[in-house]
Amino acid sequence: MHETTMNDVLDDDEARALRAQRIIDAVAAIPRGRVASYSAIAARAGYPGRARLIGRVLGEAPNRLDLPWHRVLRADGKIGIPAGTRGYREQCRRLKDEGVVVKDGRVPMSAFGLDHDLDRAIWG
DNA sequence: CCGATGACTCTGC
DNA sequence: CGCAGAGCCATCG
Repeated sequence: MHETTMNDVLDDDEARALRAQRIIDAVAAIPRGRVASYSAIAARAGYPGRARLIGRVLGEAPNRLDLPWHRVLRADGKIGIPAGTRGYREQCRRLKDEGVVVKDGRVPMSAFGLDHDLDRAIWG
């Protein structure tokens, strides 16, 4: 074709919005007291291998959605937000508030992660 | 277009 | 456990 049209731009926005929505839904599905990795959420949302996208979307997501963003951790169980920041402390607090063990900024995924059989029970 | 930057991950040593 | 390297990819300057 030729130049970039207004429709192309709108399509991009729409795609981005859909992407965000799918990710938001996946995060919202994480039950209280449990956690999931960025990569697991990415896969669940339909974007396997795109873990970085999750952090990006969560960071942009409006607070009014009350997303359980704190239940999303790195694959090794560590908090993804840079240590020492406000978000880091907030995530730590929220997790502990719902009974999740956080030691040295890390959560034992073997005990709180919803991998294996549990994830199937929740996400099918 | 390029390079740098992350709320990332996996493999390999 | 740590580090390097390679993918990943939207954003930014």
